[in-house]
Amino acid sequence: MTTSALVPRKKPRQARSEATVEALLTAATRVLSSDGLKGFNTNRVAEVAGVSVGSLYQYYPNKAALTAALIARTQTALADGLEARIAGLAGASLAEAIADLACMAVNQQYGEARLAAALDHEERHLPVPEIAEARLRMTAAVERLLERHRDEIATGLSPRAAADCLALSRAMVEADALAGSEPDPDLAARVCRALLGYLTLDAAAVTPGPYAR
Amino acid sequence: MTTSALVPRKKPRQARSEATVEALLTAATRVLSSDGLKGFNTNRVAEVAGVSVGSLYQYYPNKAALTAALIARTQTALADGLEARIAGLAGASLAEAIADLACMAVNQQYGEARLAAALDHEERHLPVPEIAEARLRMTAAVERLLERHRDEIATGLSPRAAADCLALSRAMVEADALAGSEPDPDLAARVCRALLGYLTLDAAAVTPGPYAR
Amino acid sequence: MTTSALVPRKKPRQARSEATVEALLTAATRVLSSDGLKGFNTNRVAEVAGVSVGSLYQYYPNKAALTAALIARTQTALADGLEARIAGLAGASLAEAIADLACMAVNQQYGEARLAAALDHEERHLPVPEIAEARLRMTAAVERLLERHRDEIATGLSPRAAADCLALSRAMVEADALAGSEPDPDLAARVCRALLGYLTLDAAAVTPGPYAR
Amino acid sequence: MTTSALVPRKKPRQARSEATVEALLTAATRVLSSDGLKGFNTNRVAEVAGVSVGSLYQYYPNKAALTAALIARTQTALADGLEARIAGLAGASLAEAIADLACMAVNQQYGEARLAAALDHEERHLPVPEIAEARLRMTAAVERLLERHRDEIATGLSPRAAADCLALSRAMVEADALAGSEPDPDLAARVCRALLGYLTLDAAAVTPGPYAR
DNA sequence: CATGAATGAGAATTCATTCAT
DNA sequence: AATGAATGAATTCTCATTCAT
Repeated sequence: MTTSALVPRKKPRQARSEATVEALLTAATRVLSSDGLKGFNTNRVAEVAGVSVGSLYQYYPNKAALTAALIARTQTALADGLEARIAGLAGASLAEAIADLACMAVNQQYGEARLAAALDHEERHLPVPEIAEARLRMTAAVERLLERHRDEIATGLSPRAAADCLALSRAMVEADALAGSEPDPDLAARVCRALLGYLTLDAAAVTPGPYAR
Repeated sequence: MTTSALVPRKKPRQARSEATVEALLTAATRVLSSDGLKGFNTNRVAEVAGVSVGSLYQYYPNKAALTAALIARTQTALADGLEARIAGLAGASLAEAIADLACMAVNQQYGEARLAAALDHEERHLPVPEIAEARLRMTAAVERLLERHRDEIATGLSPRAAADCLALSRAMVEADALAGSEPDPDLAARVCRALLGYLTLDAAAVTPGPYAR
Repeated sequence: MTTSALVPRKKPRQARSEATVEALLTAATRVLSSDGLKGFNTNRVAEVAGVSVGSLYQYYPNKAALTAALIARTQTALADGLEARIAGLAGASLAEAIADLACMAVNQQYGEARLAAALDHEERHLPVPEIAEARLRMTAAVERLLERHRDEIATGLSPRAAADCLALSRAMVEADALAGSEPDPDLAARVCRALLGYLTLDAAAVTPGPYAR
Repeated sequence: MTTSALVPRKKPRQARSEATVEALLTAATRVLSSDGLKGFNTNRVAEVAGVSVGSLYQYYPNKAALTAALIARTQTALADGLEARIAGLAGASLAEAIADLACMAVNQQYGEARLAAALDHEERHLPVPEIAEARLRMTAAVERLLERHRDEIATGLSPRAAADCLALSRAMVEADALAGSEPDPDLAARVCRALLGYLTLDAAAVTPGPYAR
């Protein structure tokens, strides 16, 4: 089926169309944030967006495509932000840079943790190129940062260190956001500690024996 | 409605019943692991369990209750394992203990990552007391471990350090398990590094400046 | 199917059996009175009766048979009461007799109006000989009463007059019981008026013209 | 849940919608009349209406809401008819008026007795405002009629006389319709007698003694 | 006989998707 | 293009009935 692809049906060319697409994506975010996957259905999204379901299907061939677009947008924005931030940290020390990133993670993700958690699960199933691309851009950006401070960080880091940094900060922020109602004022410091610790720990400390079963 | 509670409908009294409940829970695990939330419906679970839907509803008043039972069981087993492991690490050094825990995290979660990811999302919405309880027991166990090695770890750790350790190792394992098809042989080492780094980093390194918004 | 008959499967011969049957019928009454047809199912009745469903099916081949037995019992008791009452009214005047019957209707039916209303609907579908029999006995009893007072009541009464009396008093009591929460202290008087009026109205008044469509 | 209300989900705006709603209500009536509560299920109603179940749920959030709509419509129509009839009886004598009403009751209810009996039972459980309203309008209309003929009817009538008239005629017609296969040609006359008798009986006759328990 | 676990057809309800207007 | 009514397969859940213990 042509219909089962995840790509949006058509690029909106007119202003009205763009507004519709924007409304749909915003509505999808709202619904997902407030009701979770349970209440996330196309009729509801269209209703919240103030358009008809028919219009939704004008732009997205199916529900998965809408979800994919939402994820793509979120991830792309995240990647954009991260790239910009890291580019702007050219002269900073490692500690400063990490602190800045931790702070950014908290600010960017805390508010959308619920949305992120909902999308999290979907991400696995949807082969959206933008997601992979965003992920790549993000790890690449972090890798550039690590490269810059090559001499301040531990030797023998896994090639997956950048990915670990991202996963780790994301997880901590999300856990905090979803657990308590009150944000912990020390959250950024905790993330910072985890990142710095991970990056600077002396290699010798890590392997005291075989990781046998 | 009595029916909307999450508590199991009745305790199995005969041997046959216990077998049925066991079969249901096992089947639920299998379905969730292999097909994710998408294929997780009561008819399917009953079918895989080799019983009729009616039997499922004999023990669980609704689908959510089944899910809750599954989560409760998984989390309780996790807590049990962690407590036992930490109790058995009485004489070990911090590095050894952490290595052991990292290893445990990998072994426990890797196989069931898909299941965990699926349940993850449900956990937010279902008020299952066992989850909170298991979480408490797990953080308490880790806190006992940290207390034991009080002099080896950094001063000024957040009271949430134990929870952070758990969140962090869980996230790293899950990310790895869901991302690549091949398990990274260094995964345990990476987790170990993250934990040790987080726990032993010198406090002075963490706060180089204000975490401005 | 032998199984689809409405007759009880077997007469209880032992004391225990009789107790079980009694418990079932009582439970059925309770369930029907409190929850209406909606909550009236065999599992629930058995549970309330404190026996197993299996036992229920030991005595009644199916749900309809249980319902039929309940109706039969209720109607038979009603017929018994009415016959006795009318027999005891041998020397009374018409007005006295009617007043007495109205009073009896109120007392007997008011408490069980909810039950009666629920059973009402079932009665139509179940060919239970006891129902027809009880109805016959009741109309016959009323007819005997009317016969006694032949000279006090109107001439030209329909042969269905007795049935009308019964339907009429039943309906008035039921309507009152189900409508308001408070029983109207004048209910018996109203029923009495309706009965006496119906029975004594001068025939000439009734037919002022053709009952054309 | 929004879903558990009894109010229709949305008003039909297009002509097509109105036709669907009409078809549903008609089908519901037909099913209920022919099969009773037993065969009254949403799939069946939709099928008979010639639409899909989905359409049914487009307009009614649940089965109860459909039932409520049906009751509301029936009762409202009844009230409308009664009001019009009574208004049209301005110049008639009491006997004529009553005869007319008895006749109306027979005509209206006889055909739909089965429907009415089925709905009867549901009415108790569903808080449909239209029922109360219709009942009020009907008793008010009858009261206007009684008022008109104040001097022809008995003094000391209960304030519930109007309600009694309605209950009484309804019950008699229903009993007749559901009992015999053949409609009694004298039914209207019997109802008429009951009503006139009730209304004109001399007060002195009613209370020959105390209505002891 | 009693028990209560198991059955499974059937009923209620949802929601992704289509298509006539 | 937009609309929103209609569709119906898929899903949750119920309950009369059976039968092994």
